[in-house]
Amino acid sequence: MEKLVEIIAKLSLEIGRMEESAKEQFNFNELTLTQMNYLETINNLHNPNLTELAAEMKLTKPTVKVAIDKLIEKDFITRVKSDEDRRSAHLHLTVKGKVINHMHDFAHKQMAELITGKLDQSEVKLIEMLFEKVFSKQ
Amino acid sequence: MEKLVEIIAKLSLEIGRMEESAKEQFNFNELTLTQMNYLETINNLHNPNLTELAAEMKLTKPTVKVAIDKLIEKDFITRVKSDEDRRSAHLHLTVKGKVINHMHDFAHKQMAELITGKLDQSEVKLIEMLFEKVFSKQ
DNA sequence: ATTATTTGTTAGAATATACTAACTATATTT
DNA sequence: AAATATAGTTAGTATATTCTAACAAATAAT
Repeated sequence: MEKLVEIIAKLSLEIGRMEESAKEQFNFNELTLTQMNYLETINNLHNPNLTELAAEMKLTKPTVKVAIDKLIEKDFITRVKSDEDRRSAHLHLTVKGKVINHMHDFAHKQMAELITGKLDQSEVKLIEMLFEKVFSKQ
Repeated sequence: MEKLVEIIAKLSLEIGRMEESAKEQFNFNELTLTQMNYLETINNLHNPNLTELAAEMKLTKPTVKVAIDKLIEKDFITRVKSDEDRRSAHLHLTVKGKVINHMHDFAHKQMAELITGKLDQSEVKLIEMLFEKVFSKQ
């Protein structure tokens, strides 16, 4: 168990570093850490409305409104009016905003390459099988 | 390779979620995302001086100075005067500041528990061996 | 010894991030 | 139909985050 925790710590640190370097690669310097966090959360929630986003981030609606307006201004997200509820709108990432996903993909690919570079095919297969079991339902 | 990348993405997402929930557990609400980032970076650099910290974070020294002063005020870090260079001081996390490490540990332990809950002992051993190989030098 | 460089600081200003209070428009409940 | 609740907005304010410019003190280079 000790050893496993240590491995996860290393894995986490390494992926974190790769995400950092990917961020530089993708020239996301236009955004602050907080703004990046908004994009991440919108992405994770799959097009939330303002109320849902504020709840998830534990911020007030006016706070989120202001932040969102700036990100719309900068063309990272758009507001899409809801059909069910005419008061509401859903937040979508634009093509530009979706680049955060490419950024993640880039980091994950780098990590995958570190693994395939150190292990042979059968060992990689083994890792895949083991983690499929870890992530399986029930 | 495709499958491996997917697994790393899931792993990364899951660890991220656990870090998030750990953050709530540890009541780090006193700090902003940016301030948390300062603590993380100081921790990673092992007691940098102001110049090193500013360089790493790609911010100006006055910016970092202001941020550091607030974190010292709140008792998350301390300044320790350098012996080699009397102009300089090194930044250390206080006991309070070091809680970010417990936070990481907590998240990593949770992930380890997810794994040990889904796999039997021999499979866990296998994962440990495989990742030791991945993280081995050359 | 003088000059140049480096470390950290102060002051002042612009923008970002967050809040409360008060409001409009639409939906839901009674 | 009237009252209540919900989604989003606006205005005003406080604090956080960042910058440039200018400086003192210590160190390094000439």
